Amino acid sequence: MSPYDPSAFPPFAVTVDLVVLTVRRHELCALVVRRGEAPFQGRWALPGGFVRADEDLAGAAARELAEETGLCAHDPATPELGGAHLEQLATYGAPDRDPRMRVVSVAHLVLAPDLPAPRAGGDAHGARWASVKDLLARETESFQEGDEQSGPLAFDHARILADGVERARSKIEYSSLATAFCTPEFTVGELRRVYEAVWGVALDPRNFHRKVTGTPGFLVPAGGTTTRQGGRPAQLFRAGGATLLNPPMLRPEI
Amino acid sequence: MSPYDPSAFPPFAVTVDLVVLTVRRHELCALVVRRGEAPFQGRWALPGGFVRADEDLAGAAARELAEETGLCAHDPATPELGGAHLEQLATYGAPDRDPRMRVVSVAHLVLAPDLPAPRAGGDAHGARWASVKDLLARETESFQEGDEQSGPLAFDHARILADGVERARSKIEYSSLATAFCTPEFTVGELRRVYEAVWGVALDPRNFHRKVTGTPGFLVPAGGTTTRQGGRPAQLFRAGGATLLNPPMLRPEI
DNA sequence: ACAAAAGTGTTTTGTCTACACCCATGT
DNA sequence: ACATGGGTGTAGACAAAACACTTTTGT
Repeated sequence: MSPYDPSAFPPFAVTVDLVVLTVRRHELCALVVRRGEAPFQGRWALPGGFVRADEDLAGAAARELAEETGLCAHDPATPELGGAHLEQLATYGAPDRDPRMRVVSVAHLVLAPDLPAPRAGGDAHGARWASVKDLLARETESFQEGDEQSGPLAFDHARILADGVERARSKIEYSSLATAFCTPEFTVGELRRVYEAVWGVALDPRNFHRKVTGTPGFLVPAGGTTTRQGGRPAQLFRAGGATLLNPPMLRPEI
Repeated sequence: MSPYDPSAFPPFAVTVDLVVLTVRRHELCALVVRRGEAPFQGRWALPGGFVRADEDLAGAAARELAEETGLCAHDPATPELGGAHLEQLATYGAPDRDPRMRVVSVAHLVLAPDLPAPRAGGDAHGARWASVKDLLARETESFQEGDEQSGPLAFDHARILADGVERARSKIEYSSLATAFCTPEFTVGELRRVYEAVWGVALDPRNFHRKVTGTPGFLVPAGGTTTRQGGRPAQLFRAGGATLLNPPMLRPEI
C-alpha cells in the first residue's frame, strides 16, 4: 500500500489559537477579534487560524500573531518576538467544540508589552484589547444582545483564556516572565504594577524593590533614570539573563 | 457551500502519546512499547495511537492507557484512573516528525504506582518498564544494533519523555501529585523515596517527615501501621484533599 | 511647601537545615 | 544485642512581612 492507509484514521483540522495578554491601565487585558462569519458571527473570539501544511505549531502561532497584531515575526525557535514571549499553552479537541467539523486547536500564550491599538488583519473584522475580568465575567452574566461590548466568547475560548491567565499568573511567580509585559527598559515600580495587575493584589513597594533587585540575574541596570511615573527619578533596568527565579516571587494569600 | 470548505485547510492525523511514569526499585521508570511496523520497526516508543472521530483527547489517552497497561479506564473528567493521575502534557507537530504523513501528537502524562509487569496490548509487540535515565542516555550514546535493550526511542519520543519527566519533577514540588506514585495507603518513608527517585537526590528523613505531616491537607492518617519497609512500624496515610502545597516542597540545589 | 514615587534600615516572625536523640520492630 | 527504619526536639541560618524613615523630583 501507499506510505500509509488514510482510512485508518479520521482527518482533523488543526488550528492555533492565541491568548495574547498585556497590562494596560493597571489591568490585565487580552486581545480579541470580532468573528466575521458563522458560527458565532459577530461575537468576540481569540485570534487564531489553521496550521498550514508545511509549518510547525510555534511557527503558525508566530505567523498568526504577526497577522493580527503587526508584531514582527521572529525566529520561532527563540521565544522572543519583539519583546513578546510565546509559548504553547494547551490543546483543545472536544468532538463538538466546532459545529462545522472536527477541529483540534493548539492554544498558545503570548505575553506582550502595552502595544499601540491592535491592527485588524486577515479575516478578523476588528480587534481590540478587552479586560480579562470583563471577558470572563460575561460568561455567566446576562447581557444585552447587540451591545458592542457584550456577549460571551465564541467556541470554548473562555476556557482557553482562563487557562492562559492561570498559566501567566503562576509563571510570573517562579520565572522572570513578568518582564515580557514591560517595555525593553523599565523601572522597578513598573514591574511591580505588572505583578499587581496580573495577580490582582497590592504589593509592598519597599519589599518588592529589595526582592527583585536582590535576585541575581533578574534585572540588570540599564544606566539611566526616568520620571515618567512622577516622583523621584527611578533607575531603569533591562531583563537579566535569568529565566527561573530562585527564590520565587511570593504571591500574597489574598 | 456546505458547512465548511474542506479545501481551506490541510488534513492532519491526530494521535495521543503517553508518558507513563512510575517508581520501581528507587528509580524513575517509563513505559515503552516495541514498534511492530515501519517506520522505526523494532525500536522502543511511547505507547499511543490515533484519536477516534467521536472521542476527546483525554478520553483517547485513557483508552490507550487501558489498552497498554490494563489499568481500568475511568471517567476521563476525573483525573484519577485506578490511583493513577492523567494530565495533558504538550503537543508536538513538526511537519517532518512522522515520515508517513502529517501527524500532530497530543502527549499526556500519567503518574502511576508501581504496577505489575505491563500487559502487551493492541498493536504493540511488547511493553516494559525502562529506567528513564537509561532511555534518555541512549539518545546520545553509541549502542549495539540488535541489542534488545538498546537504541534511541522512535520519532521525537525522547523529547516528549524528557518534557514529561521535567513536568513531573516540577509538579511534585508544589502539588501533592507525588502521592499518585504510591499505593492507596503508604508511609511517609515510601513517599520520601518517591521524591528521592524522581528528583535524584537524598532528603533528610526527619525534616521530610515533619514537612509532609505538617502541611495541612497533604496526608490523612489511614489508621494502621506497617513494617513492610523493616524497622519500627510506620503509620499509614492516604492522600489528602489538598492539590496545591503551600508552602511547596523544596528541591535541593543538586 | 507639598505631594508623589523611589529607595534604605530595622525589627519581628516564621521556616528550612542540620543533627542529637529516642522508639519499635526483625533477626 | 544490634541493625533498620520511624519519629521528636532543638539551635542557628536565613528570608519575608511590616513599617519608620530619607531622597529626589514636579507643581
